[in-house]
Amino acid sequence: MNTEKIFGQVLRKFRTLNKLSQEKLSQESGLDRSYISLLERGLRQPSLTTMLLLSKTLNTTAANMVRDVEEILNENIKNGISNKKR
Amino acid sequence: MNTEKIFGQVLRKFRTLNKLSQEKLSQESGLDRSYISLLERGLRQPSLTTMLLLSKTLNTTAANMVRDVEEILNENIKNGISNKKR
DNA sequence: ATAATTTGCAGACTATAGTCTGTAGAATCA
DNA sequence: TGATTCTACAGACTATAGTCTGCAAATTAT
Repeated sequence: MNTEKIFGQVLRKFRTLNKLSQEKLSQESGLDRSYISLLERGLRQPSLTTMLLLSKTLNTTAANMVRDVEEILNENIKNGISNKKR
Repeated sequence: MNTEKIFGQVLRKFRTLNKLSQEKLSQESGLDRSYISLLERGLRQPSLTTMLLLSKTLNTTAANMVRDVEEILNENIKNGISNKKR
């Protein structure tokens, strides 16, 4: 399980929690919809400013999202998960 | 004061706190030394994985670094600082 | 003072972040 | 079941993250 995939699932979690479609999120954050899709599928990793933009419209902070990512990373290390298929 | 500059000063703060030269930091994090320099001077912004690499050798977390950045951003907004010269 | 370490900076390069447009399939709802 | 909304995905593109080399200036130590 790499960083991209983990960030993707964290992003999707926050987006669905806010009941936003990828389209809405892209409009309100100013990022491209296809790019949001790439992020959620773990095919891209975000820059710092991208996380700041996303967190703003997702009613959280970039630090919170990163903390979630690091928590999952640490759990995976602890449980020896290197590349979970799904 | 843009995000790049703020991250640069946060990075430098953590590096000096750890008494590391840019060279040492680059070696231990696996990033290029000239790139560390660009980051500290606010001429580049990092990706998520770059922050994860840096935070590891700086004995902190990426979430902590991002939180510092967001704190300074919010202070600047509160105090109406848009582009501090130095 | 001078030697050694550290940092700034430039140029040229490769890899990847992020955009734009469009289409097909899945999910949701009437 | 047909219309609507949402998401996956592809291709081609531009902008910028990150590397590599090398040198000059600044800092620090001796």
